[in-house]
Amino acid sequence: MERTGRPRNPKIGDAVLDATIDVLSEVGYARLTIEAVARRAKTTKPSLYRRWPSRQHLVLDALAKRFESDGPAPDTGCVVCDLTGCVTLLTTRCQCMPPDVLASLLADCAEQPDLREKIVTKLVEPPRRAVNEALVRAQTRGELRADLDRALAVDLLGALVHYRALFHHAPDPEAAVTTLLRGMAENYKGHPHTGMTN
Amino acid sequence: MERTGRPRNPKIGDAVLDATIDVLSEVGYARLTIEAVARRAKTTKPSLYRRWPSRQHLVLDALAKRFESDGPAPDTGCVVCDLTGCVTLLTTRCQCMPPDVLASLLADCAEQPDLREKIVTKLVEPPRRAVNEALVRAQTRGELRADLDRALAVDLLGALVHYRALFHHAPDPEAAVTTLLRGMAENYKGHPHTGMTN
Amino acid sequence: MERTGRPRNPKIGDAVLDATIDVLSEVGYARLTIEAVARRAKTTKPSLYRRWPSRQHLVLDALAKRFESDGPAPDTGCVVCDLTGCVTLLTTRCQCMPPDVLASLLADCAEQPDLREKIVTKLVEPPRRAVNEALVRAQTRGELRADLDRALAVDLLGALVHYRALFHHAPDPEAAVTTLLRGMAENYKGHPHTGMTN
Amino acid sequence: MERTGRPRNPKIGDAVLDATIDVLSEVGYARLTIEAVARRAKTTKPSLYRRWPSRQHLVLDALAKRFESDGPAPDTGCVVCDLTGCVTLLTTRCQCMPPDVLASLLADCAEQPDLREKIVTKLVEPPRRAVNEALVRAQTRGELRADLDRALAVDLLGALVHYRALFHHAPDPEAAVTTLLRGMAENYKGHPHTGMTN
DNA sequence: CGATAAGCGAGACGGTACGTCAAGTCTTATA
DNA sequence: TATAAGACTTGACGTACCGTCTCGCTTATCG
Repeated sequence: MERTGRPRNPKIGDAVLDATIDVLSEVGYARLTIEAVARRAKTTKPSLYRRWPSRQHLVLDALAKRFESDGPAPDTGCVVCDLTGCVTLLTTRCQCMPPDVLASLLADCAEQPDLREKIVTKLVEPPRRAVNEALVRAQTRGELRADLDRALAVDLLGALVHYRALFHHAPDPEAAVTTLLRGMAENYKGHPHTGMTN
Repeated sequence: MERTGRPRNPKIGDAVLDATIDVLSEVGYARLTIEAVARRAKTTKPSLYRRWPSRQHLVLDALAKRFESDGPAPDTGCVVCDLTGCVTLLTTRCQCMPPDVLASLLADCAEQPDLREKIVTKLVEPPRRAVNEALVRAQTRGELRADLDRALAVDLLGALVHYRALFHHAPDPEAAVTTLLRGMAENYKGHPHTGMTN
Repeated sequence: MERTGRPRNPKIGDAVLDATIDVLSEVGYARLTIEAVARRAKTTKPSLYRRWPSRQHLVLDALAKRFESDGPAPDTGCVVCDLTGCVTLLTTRCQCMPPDVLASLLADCAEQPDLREKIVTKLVEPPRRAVNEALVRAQTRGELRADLDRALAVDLLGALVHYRALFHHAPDPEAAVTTLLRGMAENYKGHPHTGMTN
Repeated sequence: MERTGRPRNPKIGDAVLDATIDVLSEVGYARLTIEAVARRAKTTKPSLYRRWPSRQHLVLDALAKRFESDGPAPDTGCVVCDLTGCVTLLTTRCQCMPPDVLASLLADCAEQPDLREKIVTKLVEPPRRAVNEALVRAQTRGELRADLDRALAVDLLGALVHYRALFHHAPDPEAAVTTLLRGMAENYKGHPHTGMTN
């Protein structure tokens, strides 16, 4: 006796997640209301509350769905190109809606550790992992020194993107990457495509 | 004449700003309500709306008041110490209340450029200026190269603090500063206090 | 071939009717919900709607079942005893649950003549018929005059019981009957058991 | 500090009470919703809940307002005319809306003694008092015997009206009164206007 | 000094949204 | 075909705040 009762209509869940992204884009996190989402998804509050216990859970899932459609990070064989792709992706994410829904969401979940962890797992870690893997590949190829502080690089790249998104001036992706790598001078051996050297 | 009628009771404004900080600390930006602030300040909504046209303006002023009590940034004659002080201050600010009210506030003001600018002017620029001045002093003293990219350093330091605050793991101030400066290797000439060299 | 497929479980119908009486007794007609009845009968809403098209029909059947278990009205050979029995029965019915479910039910069926008629036929007429028959027997026995206005007597007795039930003070059955009959003085020839005369 | 704050707009209360009567007349007590009343009164639920704590209180006040506009019972110097007036009034009240809102209301207040008492005081007692006073006057004038059981007469008249209202056949007022008084034969000395005798 | 203007607390105003409950219907898998 | 289970749309529940307004009152400044 496991799967009894009328099954959920999967279209509703999808429509609600899409509607959530729409509403977020229009009014931002603080002004997103469940009623507005339900209206736009052409469904009702109870159907919505059946699936997500709170606004926070809803927004989390909506962002996760949105982001998973981004596809995998590039693997071009060139560290600058790979990282540039990651930054472009991150920047797009941060700007696809009133800036930094993620920060508002995290702030709003301050008292709910379970939820925070889910957010980190589903939204924050994947792009960080992509950056880290690009760095590992570059080290394997010998493009970067083996002792480069990858954790710091990952943090700095992510931080820069979020920080600038807050103030509406996105970093130019390639410039950000090369500047960062040049800034971490001793770890970088040079960019094979442009002939740039340290 | 200009100022007729009963003058405002200055105690009310102060009490409201303090109450705002309290409420922010307890429930965060998204759940802060004007009524709760008025209740806690033992006053009423109209008295509050007389002074601030919106929740956003109120929070802005509350944070500004809170931060101006921090006093000036240190000027110790040592760049690592100065920057460490700036980072400590920034970190404390970001953690003194449900993390990164600033990000929520900025996100909530996306559509109000005037307000955003005020926020930047009153909350964001001062600590950035402090960091920049510490760097200028270091350059003047010869501690740092004259061609150091100060704008990048300021961004990276601020970004790192905000980014880590979002995830509740504050950077160790001195480690963050020295790592950053070391990461920008060519610009740094060495730390006089610890004898550390590049 | 008429009855194909799985037959109805007759226990469910009974359990639902009993549950309906329970819920009526606890929260009254206005607050009776189908879900509560289904829960208490340990069945589900669809099973309930398969049997009764509406709350009104359900309550009607529940009351009818409850009342038919009362058994027939007494036939003692004495008009006062017979009518006292009728009044006792009626009073018990009116007080066995939050007072006068019948009135609420009738009020709620104002717009459904078919249903009203069913209610009258199944719930209202039987006890009136019993009163009428007791009067007929008394006339046959010569206890009451042949020209007594039986319709009026039936109305007055029923009205009194319902009216007082509304206000929680049940009439003392025998007193009500004797007073009424004495009030209709000219029709009454005396009570053989007590020797009371007009 | 008694009357502070913005005073209530008295028009709202009146409009709501009128709207309540309208809605009652259209859908009956069981289907009356607060939202429908608010809509029809062109106001909002909170304004309504500010004035009445529950549907029951609201309906009580609406009926009371409705009935107090009926004006005083007649005093014609003739018991049949006086009582006929009372019965006409009562019948009109019982039929001015889906039958016997009063019974539904009382049933719905079974568990709230305070409210029941208010209903009795404001809705039930006044017309009973009018009947009783008409009887007293008749006794004073010598129209009725001094030892007539007035309490019984009051009950029977009220009961008859309510009972018949339940079944949609109102008693003909004068017929009901004369029949009742004739039924209580020994107490009645004759109707001066029609020459009717016992 | 008395008029006037603005402040004050209190609380009602018309609203919107909350999160819940129940209505009556529909869709499964199982019996 | 009936069952239990439970999802579906709809709509009302009673509450919390929104941002505004009207009060009765107090407190300053100005004419």
